[in-house]
Amino acid sequence: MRIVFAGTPEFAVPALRTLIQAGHPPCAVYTQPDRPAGRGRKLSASPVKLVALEHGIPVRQPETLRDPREQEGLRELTPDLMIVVAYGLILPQSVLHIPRLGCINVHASLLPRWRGAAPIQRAILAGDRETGITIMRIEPRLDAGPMLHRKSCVIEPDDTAAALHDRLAWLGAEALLEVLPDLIAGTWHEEPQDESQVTYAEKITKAEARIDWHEDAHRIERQVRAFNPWPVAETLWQGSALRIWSARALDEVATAPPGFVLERPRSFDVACGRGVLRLLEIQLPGGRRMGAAEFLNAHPMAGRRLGT
RNA sequence: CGCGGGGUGGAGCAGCCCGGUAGCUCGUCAGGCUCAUAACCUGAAGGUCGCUGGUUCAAAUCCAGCCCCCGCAA
Repeated sequence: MRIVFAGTPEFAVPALRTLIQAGHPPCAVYTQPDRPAGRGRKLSASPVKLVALEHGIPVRQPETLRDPREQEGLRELTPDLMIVVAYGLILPQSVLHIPRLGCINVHASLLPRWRGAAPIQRAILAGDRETGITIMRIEPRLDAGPMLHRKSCVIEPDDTAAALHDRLAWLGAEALLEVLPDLIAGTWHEEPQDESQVTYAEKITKAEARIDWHEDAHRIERQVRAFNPWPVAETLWQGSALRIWSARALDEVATAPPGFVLERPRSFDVACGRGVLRLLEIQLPGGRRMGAAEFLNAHPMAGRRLGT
């Protein structure tokens, strides 16, 4: 079985490692070109590339797969299967038929719910109780191909996108390992997606991170959890952005207008449109993140207003 | 050489522009009050102001270099 793996960020790493450990090391790994990243903007390799190098697997980093020469390069690998996990490049239709068994994708949702770029964050934001992993055939329409396998996973009440991301990355690797034997044996089954159930997970933008204190405290809490570790929910305070890394909604009747900090010792409780949000971990520009109690030591907040 | 913010007792901050007495909240320790407490009162300990050098009668404060932390960029 000649497998080509395509992936870029941390999410794809468990899948790649699992393939290797299970005795199916890819004959080549595709990943996005090294890009300037981090402080100093130094050129840096993707997490997937690092794993590939660690195992001596050939790495390819084309800017695009539309280039016929790149497609020829892929064909020369005579792959049986191409596995795509958060690669970040669109596979042109002409590429989809190069591998004998085609191309499959590991997607971080229970399709057809949450097709698109940010399924993990959108699931938390929407208050879904469960999500999961879908392995489907890649076709030209985004995340619309027939499904080979699904595995579900509970979204815990305190899950952040970071935590769910890590769990789903491993669940994806597991799911992959479960379908692989069927693909090898030629006995796999494909089920079309129910188009009437489709929802789309739009890419997250920084603008969405700004908190509107008129909203329900539970909805704001989901915003905090969904946007951790990026872009991090924030509100304005004295002209600068106060980032909120962790918070919990309280089912209380707010005794102040939305955005005002309640007069309570040792607690950073903010009135919302409905309910109260208790801030637990926050961060000021230039500083590291800190517990709400520490912040309150330096900044008396009772009665002050956030968001303006 | 990508841009910007920051390093001050154990924690979080003010002081820096306009050099001259080490400040605030919390914590710690001792004592007191209280049925009791994360509450309250009294007192105490604890700081080479990131490092090195320069300017000056005098540097947390001004200048130069270095180290470390954080944000932007997805």
